[in-house]
Amino acid sequence: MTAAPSPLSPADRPRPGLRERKKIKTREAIRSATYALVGEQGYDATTIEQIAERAEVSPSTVFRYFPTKEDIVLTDEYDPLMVRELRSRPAGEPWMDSLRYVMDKSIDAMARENPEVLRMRAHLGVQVPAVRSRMVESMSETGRLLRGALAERAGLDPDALEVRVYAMSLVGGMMEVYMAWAENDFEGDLRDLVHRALDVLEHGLPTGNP
Amino acid sequence: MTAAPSPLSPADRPRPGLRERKKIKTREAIRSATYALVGEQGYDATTIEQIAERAEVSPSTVFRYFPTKEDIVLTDEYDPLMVRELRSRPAGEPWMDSLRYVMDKSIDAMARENPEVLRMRAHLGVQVPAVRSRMVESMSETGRLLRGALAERAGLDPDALEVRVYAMSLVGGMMEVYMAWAENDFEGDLRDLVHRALDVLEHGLPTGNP
DNA sequence: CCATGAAATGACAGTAACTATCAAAACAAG
DNA sequence: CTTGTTTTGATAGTTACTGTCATTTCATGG
Repeated sequence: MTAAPSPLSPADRPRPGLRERKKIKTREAIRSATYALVGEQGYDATTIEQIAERAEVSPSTVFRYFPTKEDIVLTDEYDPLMVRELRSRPAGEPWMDSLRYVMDKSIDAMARENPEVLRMRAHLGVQVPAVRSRMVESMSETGRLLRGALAERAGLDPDALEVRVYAMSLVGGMMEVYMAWAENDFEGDLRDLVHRALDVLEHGLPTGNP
Repeated sequence: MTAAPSPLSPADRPRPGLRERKKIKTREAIRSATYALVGEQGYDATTIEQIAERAEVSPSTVFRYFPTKEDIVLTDEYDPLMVRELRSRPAGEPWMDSLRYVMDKSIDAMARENPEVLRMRAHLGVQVPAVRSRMVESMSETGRLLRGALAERAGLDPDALEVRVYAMSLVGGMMEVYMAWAENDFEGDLRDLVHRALDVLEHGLPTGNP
């Protein structure tokens, strides 16, 4: 139980403090060491020990910051942001439009801040089963959060089977877009692909049965 | 590439032979030892060593038969059967009807042959992340196979983004039904739930935007 | 029935991701 | 600078999984 972040005022945190600053630095060191090593040697060939060494911390510390190796590569803070953004959309807006907007915005943010991570992750997702797994799991959690917003809009119970299925099929679809993007060597704009995917989820297959 | 199983004639295999029979027995022994132990102690508390001991084989042998612990619990032969069944449906039949039919038939078969396994798997899927992971992976493979049949029917390229997304959203939806079933203590007929899920995938949410 | 080759098994050693524990070091606050 | 708290590192252990090689078990032809 953390102390209720409150609506996240930008300047009300009591100042970073040396301790906090160091933690952030360590986190970053571990992450970038990992990205570097994985880029050089591949995911499986990179051990926690190597990561610890390059980040200049002990292996224990690595595990203290990240529960699993996959998390080092995948963890970020975009998901809760996405849900918040979604909830703040006008209630009258068609559901799919909201989704499109939020997806665009998230991808934009990610692509602006660290585009190479966006790609490396997709690439690892395609190649390393454990990473793909963790990615699905993470997207499923987002899907669970989405259910709340979704049920609200549709006037349904968030735990109703229909809502669950809808949210999860969305997750499956989004995951596939991401993987397909990587498999086709990142050809095309990811946002365009996402739009095409959402069209499919909304209207079914183009030439399919009506 | 296996040697084309041919339409699976029932009596054309050259006779089991002692060796083959023993292999099947060992496989079964490992599987049922695992189910028993997992039932008694839970999944995580059950080690390969214990499984080997109860199945009266060496740990090495366990790994020779199953690549991972999760596979012991999840492996079966229903998936290819499902795809074959799907392909043999009349070409004119609406896609969703085919799917409904095939899902019904698969679930029936599974529920008839070993209903407790059907439930234990779902239960483990809910509780053990590694099992859920492997399950998603397995369903995704089925989804990949489905793409072939699906694209054929819709007159599309199996590798087209739209087809991929559609197949994968289906997988996500089906996975969620299975998990929801277990979470609600297996209330209701699984086939009915699947039908409701397919309705959602076909028509969207009941009260949602049109 | 037996000899020969092939497949399956078991024993052994090793790797790497985690977990648990506890003492030492780094910071915070008075 | 002292005292209390948080963070770190060292160490030992567990377990899934891999690789290797000698031994055992089945298949087959004579």
